[in-house]
This record gives sequence, C-alpha cells and structure tokens, in this order.
Amino acid sequence: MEYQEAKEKFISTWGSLGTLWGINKAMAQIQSLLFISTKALSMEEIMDELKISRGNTSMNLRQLMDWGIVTKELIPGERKEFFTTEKDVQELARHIAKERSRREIKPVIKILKDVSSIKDDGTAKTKELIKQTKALHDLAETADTMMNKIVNQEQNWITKSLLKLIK
Amino acid sequence: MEYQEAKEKFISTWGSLGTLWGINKAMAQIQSLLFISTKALSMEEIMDELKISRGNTSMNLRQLMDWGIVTKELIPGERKEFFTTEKDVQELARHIAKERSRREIKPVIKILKDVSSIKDDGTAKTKELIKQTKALHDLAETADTMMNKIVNQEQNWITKSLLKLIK
DNA sequence: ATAAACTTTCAATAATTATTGAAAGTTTAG
DNA sequence: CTAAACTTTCAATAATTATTGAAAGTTTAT
Repeated sequence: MEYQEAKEKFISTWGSLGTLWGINKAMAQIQSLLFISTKALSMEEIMDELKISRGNTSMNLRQLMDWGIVTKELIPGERKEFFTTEKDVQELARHIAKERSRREIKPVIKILKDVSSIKDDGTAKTKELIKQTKALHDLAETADTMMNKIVNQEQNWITKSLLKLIK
Repeated sequence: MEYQEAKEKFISTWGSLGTLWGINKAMAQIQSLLFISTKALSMEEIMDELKISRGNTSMNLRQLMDWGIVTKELIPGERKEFFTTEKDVQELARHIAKERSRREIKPVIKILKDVSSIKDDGTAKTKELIKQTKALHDLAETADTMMNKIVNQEQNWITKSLLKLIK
C-alpha cells in the first residue's frame, strides 16, 4: 500500500466510524486529515483535499474547535487562518471523553436520577420503573466516573497497572 | 412526577441518547420499554405503546435480537410472540460492549494496523502517517481490551477495586 | 387442505441530517 | 477610507436514514 492509498483509507475509515458513533462524516474527516498532516492546513487546503465546500468546512471546523480538539494557528505574514488538531492521542481521547460526558452522559444521568426518584405508589410497574432506572443510573454514573478518571490521569503508570490488574 | 410522565420521560430520553450514539430511535425506545416492563410484551402492545408501525416494530425487534439484548418468549397457549429484554444492566452493558467491539472497533483496529504498516519511504508525511495511525492503533487496542475485560469480569469485586484504585 | 392469526419483507414516502454556494460579514493592507 | 482577502451564515437542496403499510410469507388449529 502506497502513501496516498493509506491516507485515503485512513480518512475514509475514520469518517465511517464517526458516522457510526453519531459524529458527522465531514467533521471526522477534517480531524483525521489534520491528525496526519505534517503542518497546519488552511481552509482552502482542507476543502481541496476532502472535496467539500467552504461552508461545510467552516462549520465543521468550528464544531471541532468547540469540542476543543482543533485550534486556529496564526502564521506570521499569512492572511488566512491555519488549523491543527491535537496530535497526542491521549489528549485527544481526554478531550472527547470529557465533552461527551459533559454534553451527553451527565444530562442523561440527571434524568435517570429524577425518574428513579418518583414516589413509590406501591404498584408493581412503578416499583419496576424505579428499580430499573436506578440500576441504569448507578451503572451510568460508575461508567462515567471510570471513564473520566482513566482518561484524566497522568496516564501511563496508572493505565498500565490497571491493564495488568485486569488482564 | 407521576408514573406515566416518568415512563415517557425515560423512554424518550433513552431514544435521544441512542440517536446521539448512532442507534436508531425506535430501536432504543423498544428496548427501554421492555426494560421497565413487568412482563413480556407482544408486538401489538409495543406498537400501541410507542405509536410505531408493525413493520418498524418487527424490524427493530429483529435487530435487538441480533444484538443479543432482546429475546422471544413463547407463552403457552398464546399464538403470538412475546418479547423481553435483558433485565440486568451489567449483562446489558456486556452485550452492547461486546457487539460494538466486534462490529465496529475490531474492524477499525485492523485497518489502523494495515495503514500503519505501510513501507516507510523516508518522507516526512509517510513518517507522520505511520506514527499517528500507530498511536491510534495502540490506543484503540488498549481501550478495546480494557472495555471488554471490565465488562466481562465477574464484575463486582474487580470493578469496585478498580474504582477505589483510580478515585 | 384451508382459513385464521400472526410475522416478515420491501417499495414508497417521510423525516432528518448534511452539504452547497452565494450573499453578508469581518479583517487587514495600502 | 476602501478594496481585497478572507470567513461566516443560512436558505435551498441533496443525501441519508427511518418509517409506513400492504402484500407475501409462515404457522397453527380445525
């Protein structure tokens, strides 16, 4: 496999994985393009490379910046803006986990808490709703906590020792 | 909050979370309905409760069965089929993690391996592609392994000790 | 065998989500 | 100040994905 083929394969695979996990294709592809680029890219370069429109590029770059995984880079003497992504996979995972937790998991945990706190009126169906949503609440909270802790850690020693422990 | 409101809130929240993570709404809602039901439900009951068509119900029930989280239950004397979901959250998480790993993560890991194994032609861009996809490969593999181990374990003691360790 | 009770399939349609492109907005250089 | 270089916005459109409903298929009871 040659460079060009490998590059295209990587970008398109990443795009499909994104889609599968609720992240739009263009967004995932822009990020992956930056991830393997040796230098910051301009909007023009991204558009050309991925064959997507200016508007699309602009909007998705913004979202990536909102997620904290892409940053603008100002190159002295250049009028246009250049973009880079976080290059360290650990940091990247940290950002993504943190954001998904904040935006998606935490709000659901809150609702599970509310729902599982309704008054027990003694009927079987109410008891079941309370029991099941409570179990889900606890699981979600545990998973969320673990996720964040693992991903936030000064990483290496702890992850490695964890891995050893559970392997 | 009354039973009915809590129930609707739970089902619709679960549906939206599903959507956000690439799972279709009807599928997530059917599962959540079964999850808080005190008994197995027929197709008719599911359709009525969620206001979805017969075809939609049938197809999504099938998918849920493919995922291994819903099973048919034959009730003696009844002609129609009844459905239940795995009621234990731990088991539920196990099934989902296992399937997503098998269907989505493992294939991507394979591609990352291929891409990161291309011949190093000495250029900076090839070196970067190799380095970055290799890092992603290692991260994905570690995360996948951890996930599966954690979720597969006889659970309680190990999860609890992990939590203590990283808290 | 056949009719009733039920489920599955799938082409048509609807709903949702992503993408375009051009107009409006902003910033910088002269 | 104003023109050029660039970015953002957003209504229109395209692409994708979900849903319907009715016909075809299957199973069971008689």
